[in-house]
Amino acid sequence: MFVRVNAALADRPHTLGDLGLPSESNPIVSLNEFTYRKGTEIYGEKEPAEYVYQVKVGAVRSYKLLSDGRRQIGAFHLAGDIFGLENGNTHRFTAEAVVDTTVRLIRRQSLETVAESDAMVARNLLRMTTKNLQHAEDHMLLLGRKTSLERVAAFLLEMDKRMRATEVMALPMSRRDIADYLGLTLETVSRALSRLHELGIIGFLGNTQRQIVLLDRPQLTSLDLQG
Amino acid sequence: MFVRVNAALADRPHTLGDLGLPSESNPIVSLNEFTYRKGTEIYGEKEPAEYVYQVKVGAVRSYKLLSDGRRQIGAFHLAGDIFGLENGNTHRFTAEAVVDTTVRLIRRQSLETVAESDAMVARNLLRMTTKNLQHAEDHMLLLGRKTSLERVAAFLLEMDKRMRATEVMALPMSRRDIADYLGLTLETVSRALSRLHELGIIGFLGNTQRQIVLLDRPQLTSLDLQG
DNA sequence: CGGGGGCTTGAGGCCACTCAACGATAGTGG
DNA sequence: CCACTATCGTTGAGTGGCCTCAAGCCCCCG
Repeated sequence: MFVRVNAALADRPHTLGDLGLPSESNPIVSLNEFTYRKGTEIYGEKEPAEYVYQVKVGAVRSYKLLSDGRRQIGAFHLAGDIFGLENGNTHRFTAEAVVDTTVRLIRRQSLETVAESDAMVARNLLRMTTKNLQHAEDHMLLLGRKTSLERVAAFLLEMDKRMRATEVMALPMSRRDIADYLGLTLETVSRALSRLHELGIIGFLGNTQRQIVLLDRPQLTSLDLQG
Repeated sequence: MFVRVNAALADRPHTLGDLGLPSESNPIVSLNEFTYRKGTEIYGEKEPAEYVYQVKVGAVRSYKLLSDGRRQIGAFHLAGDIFGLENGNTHRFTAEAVVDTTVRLIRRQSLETVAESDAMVARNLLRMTTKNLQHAEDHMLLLGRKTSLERVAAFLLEMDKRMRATEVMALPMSRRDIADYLGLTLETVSRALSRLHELGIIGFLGNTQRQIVLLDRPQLTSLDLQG
């Protein structure tokens, strides 16, 4: 199932070396691991940001809530992704495990200490923040101006690009999660997926509805209007 | 009018010193000024990013377009704000002067050179990028989950906070700009403002409809659901 | 004074939401 | 092994909030 796919992904040489840290067993920066069960909170919005995280296996959602329960997911973090990098003292999102998820942790404090002396680490910090910013900027366009079908098409293409699972894409998240990411309801997401299925653009595999095959990528791309 | 208000704002000790540069007349970094007429483009999306800008007087909008013309404004830049800080080689937005606008410019190249050696400049670069990210994250919540009235209320509070013009708030941008910032149509924005007026929450001044008084800030705040 | 841009307001339509029913699946405990 | 339940997803019917289209006002500016 999805676990196998994600495990394959985790085999990529993705370590916190992305931050420019010398190696996996760095004496300065402690690299602990922790596993969160499906649905559990990793940290809450406005909590002090003590750690920075990297997904080893699994998936994480970062979201904000309005007081009446409306939820906006800002990003999904998949294997290899680093999250919780706030550069303020508190987290700006709540982070939860979408499925059983193993993460690596670094103390934010030690990371900042290293960044202070190491220009390359500092540069990578900026590069990653910029990447997050770019994603948020693109997502604003989606949330502000795209139709439901365009949003779902964009979502599938994004996930396909990021998971790079050959052939079958095994989504870890529910329709509700997708909806809250795209600013829609779960019914609208379901209808859009059904429509893409009818049109022969995507296919479903197995009896869980989370395994998707992109049958007609050009068609999907044309639905996702970019610039 | 708005010019007077903005001029007052520009008097604040806001210089590119915000980036940690030694002083206004820095020998390394050239600080030129330039004035753009209302409606003219400062740079285009995907153009190489040669300069970073700071608004001296006026206002700027940064936006993305879909191929069919739908527009999403990602941010307004007011007096003192720095924009065009892309940290890639190309701009990710198009920037236009909302009104006649004077900006200061620095060559991105020289800025990066300074950042390379000066840790404080590098840190400020990261801090500013993080601030932009935070704004984008909050805006995703607005675009994905808030009602039209909530969006307009949030907009007025944001502008009030940023312009800090005592008593009267003189918006430089049109209803269409506001709409494209909030992911609405100009008619919906107009109706929401009329509604806030009826409710006695805001007042209009003069015969232009861009001078607004916040009569009941608590009420407005309660309309803008936060976390 | 004529023209045009910006804003408001009304009428009607549509896309996404709400509410609801139903099937399928997985996990639980008798 | 089989109810029993909870969760997830799909689909339908109807509603509603925002969009579309249109008219009209006001002000500014040439």
